[in-house]
Amino acid sequence: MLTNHLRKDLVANLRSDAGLASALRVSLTRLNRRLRRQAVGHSLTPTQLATLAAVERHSGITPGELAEHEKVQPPSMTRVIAALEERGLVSRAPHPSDRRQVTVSVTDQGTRLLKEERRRKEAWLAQRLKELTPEERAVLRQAAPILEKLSRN
Amino acid sequence: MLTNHLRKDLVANLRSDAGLASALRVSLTRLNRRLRRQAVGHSLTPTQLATLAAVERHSGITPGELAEHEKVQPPSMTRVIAALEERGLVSRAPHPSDRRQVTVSVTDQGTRLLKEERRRKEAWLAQRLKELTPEERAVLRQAAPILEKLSRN
DNA sequence: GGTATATAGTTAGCAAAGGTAATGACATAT
DNA sequence: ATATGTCATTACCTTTGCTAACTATATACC
Repeated sequence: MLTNHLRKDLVANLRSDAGLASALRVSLTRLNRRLRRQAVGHSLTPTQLATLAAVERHSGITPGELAEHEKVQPPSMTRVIAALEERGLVSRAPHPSDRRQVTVSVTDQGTRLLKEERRRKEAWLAQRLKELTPEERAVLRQAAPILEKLSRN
Repeated sequence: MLTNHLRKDLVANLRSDAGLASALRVSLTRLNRRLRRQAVGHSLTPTQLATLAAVERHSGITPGELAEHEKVQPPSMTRVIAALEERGLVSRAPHPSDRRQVTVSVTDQGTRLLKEERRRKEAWLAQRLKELTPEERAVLRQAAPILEKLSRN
């Protein structure tokens, strides 16, 4: 009964653009909270994991670039990197040309953890996706890049 | 250049279902962080706002139900309700039949704030949506109920 | 060349928001 | 009547973000 009310509100509002913004915001917030909970008990927080993945993809990236990439302030990124380094998942090295800067790279251990973590990190979401119809999945497949775009500046 | 890499990764991965889960998770996390930042300076946090809206929709709801609805643990909800009550936006009353429980209702002031807040609460997202193509918006319009569904149990 | 300004990363201190464990009051089952 | 269960709350801790301030280095300008 609770959910039915919500459902109706959502559908009704969706016709307008403001309604779309509203519905999206609510859904995003709740889904994210849900996702976050899945990380409990796992080894890394979502932000640490995302950062580690970004470091893997862009080896030699600087903290500043990482901060921008993850939409976080530099001090926050410093802490994330420190936590990852402490666990031996990434390593810091001086920047070749600019001694103010630092480069960050993933270690073997980081790569391994990433691989291992990746398998189970989407377990919950993948399971939920499996419960959708192929059409619904197709919609999300189209939506993912757009959501990604929205998060960019 | 950084974003281009990301773009490519996303698109490449999206073909598989596991890739969809992965891409969605990353996008959702980042977008949410973005959204959260927009709330700074506003009067209520996203969770408080969502809770207030839920209370408005389901007048007389109990803290436990609210916690479940917002996917939060009961103690967290207690705090959210306390914050809202302190601002005079909701009120607590004894449950009619079960004296362990409590009912929560929105006050006039809460309704007013909700209306006011709603106007500007999606400003950022709405602005971003405006920058999308009509086709992209159409995709999100389809996606919103599916994301909502995913966040339910 | 030397001084001023800008930039990258970090450190320090703070706040928000969530979680678990424990508690108290009440309800329910045996 | 007693034991167990449930709801809300309290107490305490953790995580993770922020801003402001600091240090080291780079760059611009005179």
